[in-house]
Amino acid sequence: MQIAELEQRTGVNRHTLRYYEKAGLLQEVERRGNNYRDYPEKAVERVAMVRQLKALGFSLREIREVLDALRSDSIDCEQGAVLMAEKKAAVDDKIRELKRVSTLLGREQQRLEDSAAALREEGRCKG
Amino acid sequence: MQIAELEQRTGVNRHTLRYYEKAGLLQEVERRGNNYRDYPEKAVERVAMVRQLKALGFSLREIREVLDALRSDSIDCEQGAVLMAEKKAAVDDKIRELKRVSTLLGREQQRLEDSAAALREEGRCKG
DNA sequence: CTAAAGGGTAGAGTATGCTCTAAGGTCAAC
DNA sequence: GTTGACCTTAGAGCATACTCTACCCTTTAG
Repeated sequence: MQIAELEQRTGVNRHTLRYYEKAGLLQEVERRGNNYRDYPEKAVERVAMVRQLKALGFSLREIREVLDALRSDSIDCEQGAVLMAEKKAAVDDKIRELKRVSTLLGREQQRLEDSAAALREEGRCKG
Repeated sequence: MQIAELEQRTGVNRHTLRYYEKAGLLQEVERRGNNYRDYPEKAVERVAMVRQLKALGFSLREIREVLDALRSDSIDCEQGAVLMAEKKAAVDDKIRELKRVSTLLGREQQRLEDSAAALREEGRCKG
């Protein structure tokens, strides 16, 4: 598919798609005789994965490392497994921290709701 | 405490601390007669919270919103509770996505380990 | 054949989040 | 009273990740 279709299907700006390609995040991009890019169907999924990991706080560099290992046609198996384990550990750490944050926010929400209920007639929230 | 101590105790560059203050992330910063900043004890904890949320993929703007609501001396209770609920929902979404990623990475790690074991004598990993 | 729509590259511009430099004020010790 | 360690601000510089502009080529429709 051409870049316009990929842009439309992923919602990612074509300039950004070319930028991702330069950054090594999209590797199976063929060229047609006219030098136009020809993306495989899988590119849609791949771009989605990049955006998802980005939203989760990974840098493009880290995302590329993960995607490279997932492709695993250029690196050693043990090496790939180790990288995967490392990335998974980082993700699991992140999950643990986010759970702590979630708990904290939940408690705070409850506290504010209680205050709101208690002070409904007095006007201002006293924390 | 002075900026050097806060820098030393948080491990955050003093330029960055001043930058955070400008960005509205640190609000209870007093000034002494000589115009030196005087941070309260709580600043250490607060800076730690900023760094943690940053590492989890939040922008400084989002972090400020959360911290503002947690301080909750300037906003309405109901409003604060709603904001907390929103932020908690965002965090919970993030947790769900990260769990999917973790599962995927775990599967991939297993696959690579299996390949590594099977092909230990052939040399290269065939995915 | 030509216009419009779409593609290409190179490189400039922007936003965010630091990080550092320059120029100068303050303070404690000698 | 001067040295050195500390503080101040303003603003420059840098990395990352886009986002856009300029300019030119290709394809498609009339």
